[in-house]
Amino acid sequence: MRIVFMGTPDFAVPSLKALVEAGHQVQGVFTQPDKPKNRGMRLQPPPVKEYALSVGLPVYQPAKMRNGEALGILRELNPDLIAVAAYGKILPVDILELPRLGCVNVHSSLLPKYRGAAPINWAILNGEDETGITIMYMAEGMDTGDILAQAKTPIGIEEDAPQLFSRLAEMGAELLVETVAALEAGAVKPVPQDESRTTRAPMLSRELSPMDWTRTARQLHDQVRGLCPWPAATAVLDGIRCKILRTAISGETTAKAAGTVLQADKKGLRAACGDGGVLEILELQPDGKKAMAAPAFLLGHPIPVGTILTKQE
RNA sequence: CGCGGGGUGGAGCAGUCUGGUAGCUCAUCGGGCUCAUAACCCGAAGGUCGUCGGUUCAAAUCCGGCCCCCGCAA
Repeated sequence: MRIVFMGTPDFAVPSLKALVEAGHQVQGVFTQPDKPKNRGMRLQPPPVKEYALSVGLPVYQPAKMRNGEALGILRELNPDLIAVAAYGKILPVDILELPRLGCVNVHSSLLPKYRGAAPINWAILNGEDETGITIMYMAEGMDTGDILAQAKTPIGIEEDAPQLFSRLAEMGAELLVETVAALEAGAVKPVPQDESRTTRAPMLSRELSPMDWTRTARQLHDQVRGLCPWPAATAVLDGIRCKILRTAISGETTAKAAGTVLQADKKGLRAACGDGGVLEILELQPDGKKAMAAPAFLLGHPIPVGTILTKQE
């Protein structure tokens, strides 16, 4: 089948790769323009571009989808289908209506839950025990199109966002290829989303980072896993802002006030949470430093037992 | 030239402003205590202080170039 692929970050690469390896004629790849990123504002190509170039696919990086340029390219390519995975741009109707078989999107949640930019993170943040992949037609609204296929997967209690990301990226790729084959065979019946069960998964921001120790151990653990590695949950230890990268719920209970440091030595760093649960901080990253195990941090920044951790201002 | 933090024995830090014996906690090794121990006590080994050059009687420390790491921002 003749397919145009649109995608940008790591999440989208397996989907593109799967289409190529399934033998489809990928005519072109649309991805976001290279953007100045990181220290020094160096221009960085999106991961999808790097992969596309490595296998010799034509890459298009229009700054805007609505000025007719993209439409012109697409008319010329005349694909049967446009497959989209985390492209990061809204497609105008004239593009949505162009391909014979339509535009399908790989979305990393069980729609209609978690419409939006950060479905994987929000599923973890909200303590879901299950999430998945949805392949759907694209419509004008944000993630509102009819559902073509879904696959579920449990979220492990120790699984963080990057781990779930890579699992879902693979699942998405697999389901996309299956769905494309089914579409080709005319064996798919689109199911409209149940609008009454919609939830949203907006972009993450640093405002979500500060850890509020009056929350439950489970909520804090979810916050740490869901915001990893960016913006990351943060706490102030010995006056230093630290990303908290990995935690464990210790399982014990305490009567100490929320935020009380119960242990801070070479064996571990544990603090009381709002529900009487106890959260153990395993790995953290101080401002300006590399990630390190919590006991290593304590060697240079001793914290007296009984210190009360408070939410960052 | 976007803003800022940092590179000191294996790990995490202090020392740099106010140049002049390399410090702390932990790990490691040896010994001791103990029924025993990841606990405790005693002792030891281990560092060209990122790199190149400059100033100086003397540089981890002051000056300049370069390399690398990290956060913010985008």
